[in-house]
Amino acid sequence: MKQISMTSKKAEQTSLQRGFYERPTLTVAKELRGKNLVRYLDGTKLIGRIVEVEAYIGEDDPACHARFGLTQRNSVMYGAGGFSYIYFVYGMYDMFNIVTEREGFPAAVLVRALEPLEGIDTMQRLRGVNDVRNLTNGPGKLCRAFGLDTSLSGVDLTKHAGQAPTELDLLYVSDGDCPKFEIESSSRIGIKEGTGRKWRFFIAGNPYVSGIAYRRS
DNA sequence: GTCCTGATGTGCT
DNA sequence: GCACATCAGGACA
Repeated sequence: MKQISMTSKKAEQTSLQRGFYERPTLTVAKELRGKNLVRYLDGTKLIGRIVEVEAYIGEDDPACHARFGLTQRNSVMYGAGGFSYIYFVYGMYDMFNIVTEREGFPAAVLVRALEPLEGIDTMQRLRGVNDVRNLTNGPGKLCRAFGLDTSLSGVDLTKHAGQAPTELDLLYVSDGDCPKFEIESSSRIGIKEGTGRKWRFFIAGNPYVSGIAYRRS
């Protein structure tokens, strides 16, 4: 017996499964756009639509943290797909990535920008900013707005995959009901090597994409 | 609007 | 010792 409406409602609310992440990183990166990042923080539900990502793939990618091989910091990138990889840069900012591909191959997708959907007042408080367009339009900003830091690195985003989420779920990605959008890609931002790879993907024209100057490819 | 600079901690080649 | 997947604020137009 088919219950289309139930099925689609469930799809909106439940976590993506490991199989989604354990695929080629460029595929995962493109398909993550339009999905929802969900975070429970002190009993408050925060949701943001993923509108901009970048792919970092393997030891041969000169911009990837795995370029010098396995280290303590990047070890989670070598694990199974579907885990968080959060690191600290510039003495101030956390960066949120999602590990992709199978165990043993280091790769991840950096989430660079979100469109705030739910829990906006909490994001405003955490950021100390009221302008909704300026809450999560950058990798450092969205981590602050969602209360993400390195203590959440290595968390399994799929541990309740297929089940209805509860407030015990700290962090996961779900299917959204995102309207159709145009695909655009460009060079990655803030790196010096590997700029020839057009591995930044974003939703064309979305006002929550980071860095106005970079919106066009 | 643009460009430029300083702040700041961690991991490593 | 230095590079770093950044951001906010100031100067200027």
